[in-house]
Amino acid sequence: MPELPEVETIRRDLEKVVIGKKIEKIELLDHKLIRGIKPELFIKEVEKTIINRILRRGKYLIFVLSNGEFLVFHLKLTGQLIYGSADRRSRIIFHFKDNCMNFLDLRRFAELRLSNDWTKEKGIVGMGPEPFDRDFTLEKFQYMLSKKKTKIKPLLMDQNFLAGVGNIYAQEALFRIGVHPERLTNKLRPEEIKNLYQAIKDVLNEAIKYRGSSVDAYVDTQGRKGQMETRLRVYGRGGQPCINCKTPLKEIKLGGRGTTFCPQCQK
DNA sequence: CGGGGCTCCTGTGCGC
DNA sequence: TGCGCACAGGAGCCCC
Repeated sequence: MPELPEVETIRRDLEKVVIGKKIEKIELLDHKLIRGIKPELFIKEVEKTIINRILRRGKYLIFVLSNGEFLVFHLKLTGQLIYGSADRRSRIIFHFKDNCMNFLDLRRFAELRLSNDWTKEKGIVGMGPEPFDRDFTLEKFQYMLSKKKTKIKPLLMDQNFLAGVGNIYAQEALFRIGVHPERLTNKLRPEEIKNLYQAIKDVLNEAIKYRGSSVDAYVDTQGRKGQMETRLRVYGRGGQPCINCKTPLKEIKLGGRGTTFCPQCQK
């Protein structure tokens, strides 16, 4: 499941190899991943354009094209962008003069849109602040939380609240500060809010440093796994002993999503 | 506005 | 050993 760190890792890797390249030809092997535009038109619009920049917003990856349009990718659960080696599982192949980029997706939830203004796209309009933006201050986070009275863990995963955090890093951040995932936001103490603010940034930074977590299908643009998975303290460890106190980690459902925490350390 | 449930899709992993 | 089925999960959408 690519979250902010995984998408950012892909963005940085791709930036090194596709900026300035012309998309000579597109092989559209699975039409389903293209949303909101007829496949023929999509190909017509995008072929022969040059990739000028690659941006990220939350879990979205945005290619700035030379024709003024934008390719907007969301990898969802199992989307992958692999550079340079043709793959029989490819669903869309972007051919450059001397190489290619493959868009793969096992479960076909991923999507690719062509946009005139990526900031207006559904899912991006109304998105919460970027965790690493300068204007995402502790004061702002405190204010954002003061407007809510909901369980903290699902809220952290809400893209309209905060961009880029998903199921893995929401759980990890809460474990690090000893807060139960079902705690109500209006019951968080000022000290806990401060710790949470820092823990979110810390865990995302650490995950970027270790090139993401390869749970489910995530791999980088060369098909390599991330190194963050082994550093995760609660995610996917239900029933195993807590690394701090050895209490078996508990697994519950929150908003339909698996959630693991330590019943001893997280109150 | 918020929470619950459903939907998309397919490989995995369980029970028998 | 093999079959069949429930399940997971990001995010939009509908409903109450």
